[in-house]
Amino acid sequence: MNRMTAERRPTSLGYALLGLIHMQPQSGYDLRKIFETTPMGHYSSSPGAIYPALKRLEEMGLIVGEVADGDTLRPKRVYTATRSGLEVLREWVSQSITRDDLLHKDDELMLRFALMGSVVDDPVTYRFLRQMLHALDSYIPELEAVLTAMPQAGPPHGRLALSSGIEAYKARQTWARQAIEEFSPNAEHGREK
Amino acid sequence: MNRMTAERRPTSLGYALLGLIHMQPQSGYDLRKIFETTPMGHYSSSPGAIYPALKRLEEMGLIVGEVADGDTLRPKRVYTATRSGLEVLREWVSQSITRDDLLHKDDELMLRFALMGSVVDDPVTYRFLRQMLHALDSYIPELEAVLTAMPQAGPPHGRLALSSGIEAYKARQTWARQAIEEFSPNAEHGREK
DNA sequence: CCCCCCATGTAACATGTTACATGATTGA
DNA sequence: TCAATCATGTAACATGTTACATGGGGGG
Repeated sequence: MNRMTAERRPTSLGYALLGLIHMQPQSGYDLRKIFETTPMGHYSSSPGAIYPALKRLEEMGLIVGEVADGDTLRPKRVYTATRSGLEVLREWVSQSITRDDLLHKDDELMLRFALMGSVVDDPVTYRFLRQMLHALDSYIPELEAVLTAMPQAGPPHGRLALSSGIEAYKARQTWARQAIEEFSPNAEHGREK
Repeated sequence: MNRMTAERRPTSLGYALLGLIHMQPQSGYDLRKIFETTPMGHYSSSPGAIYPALKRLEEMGLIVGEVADGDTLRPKRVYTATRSGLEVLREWVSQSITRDDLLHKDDELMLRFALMGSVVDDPVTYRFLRQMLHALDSYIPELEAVLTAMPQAGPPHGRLALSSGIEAYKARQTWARQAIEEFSPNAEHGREK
C-alpha cells in the first residue's frame, strides 16, 4: 500500500497548497485568489506555478481532484487532501526546528506555524514555539556580537542593515514569548478541544 | 560602445555579487566565504550558483575577471567591477520603492540598502528610507485591519502568524525612523564626505 | 600518509517566471 | 456588445540545487 514512485517531497509552495486544501477543498483558481489577495500572498502565484504544483501533489497521492462541471472544455477541478496528504503535512510542520531553518528558511518556518492549526494539537504547537524561541535566544546574541565587532569607519549602511535584521529577530522573539503563553499547558485559554 | 547583447538584468544574487565586488575586488571563493560565514549568508551559495552568476556578470560587462596564478589548471580569478557595473548597481539601488517591493521582495529591498553605502550619496539613501517608511506607514494599517476582521473562532495560528508579520513590519518601521534621522539633511553626523 | 582547506568548475534536474492560449459567463 | 472575471492550462526560458570532479598545499 505504501511503496511508491520516487520519494519526492513537495516544495514550499506545495506544502502551502496542501495546507490550504486540507483546511478546505478548493480549486486551483481559488488558491490563486488566496495568494493574490491575502497577506499569504508571499507565495506569489502565476498559473504556471500553481497548476503544475497541484498536478505533482496529485501524482504523489497527497491530494485528489474531483471534476465539477464535466461538460466544458476545461473542467473545474476541486482538490481534497488525502489521508496520506494529511500525514505528510503533519510530519512537515512537526519537524524539529534547526538553526538552518531560522537562517535560510524563515518564511517556511512561519508557513509551517500558520498551517499547524488544523493538523496538530496544542502540545506540538507549544513545542514548536519553544524550539523557535530557543533558536532565537541563541542566534540573536551572535548577531549582536557581529554588529559590535564591525568597523565604525565608512558608510553605516552595512551596520544599519544588520541591525534591521536583529530588530526583526527580536520582534519575532517577543512574539514567540507571547504565543507560547497562549499555548502553555497550564494556560486557561477558552478554545474547545 | 553601448549597444549590446540582449538587455538581460542580473538576478538578486547577481546584484549581491556585484555589490560585494564593487566594495572590494574578490574571487568567487572569497564571495562564497562571505555568504557562508557572515549574516549576509542569506544568499546561500553553492558553487553551482556563484560561478555561473559571475560568468553572466562578466558577459554583461559589469565585472571583469583577472587571472592570478595563471599556470595551474584552475587559475584563480579576481573580479573587479567595471564602470558600467557601477552604473547598473547605482541604478538598481536607487529605484523608487514600490508596494510590490515591500510585499514580495523584502529581502531584495534590504540588500539594496546594504549595498547603497558605496555607490550613492546620502540624499539618495535618505530618499530611499523615506519611501520605505512611507510604504510601511500605509501597509501596516491594512494588515491590522485584516487581522481585526479575522474570525475569532478556530485555531489561532493564522491570526498569530499574521500578527508576527505585522510585528516584523513595525520593527522595520521603527528602524527606518531611526535610520532616517541619521541621514537627515540637517543631521550633524560626523562622517566625512 | 591522510584528510581538510583552497579554488574552480560542470551536469542533471526540478522549479518557478513570463507570456500566451482558450472559452464561458456576467455586468455595464 | 464589450470588457472583465472565471478557470484552466502549456511552452520557452533562466535560475538555482545537488552532486560530482579536479588538483595543489599544509598540518597532524
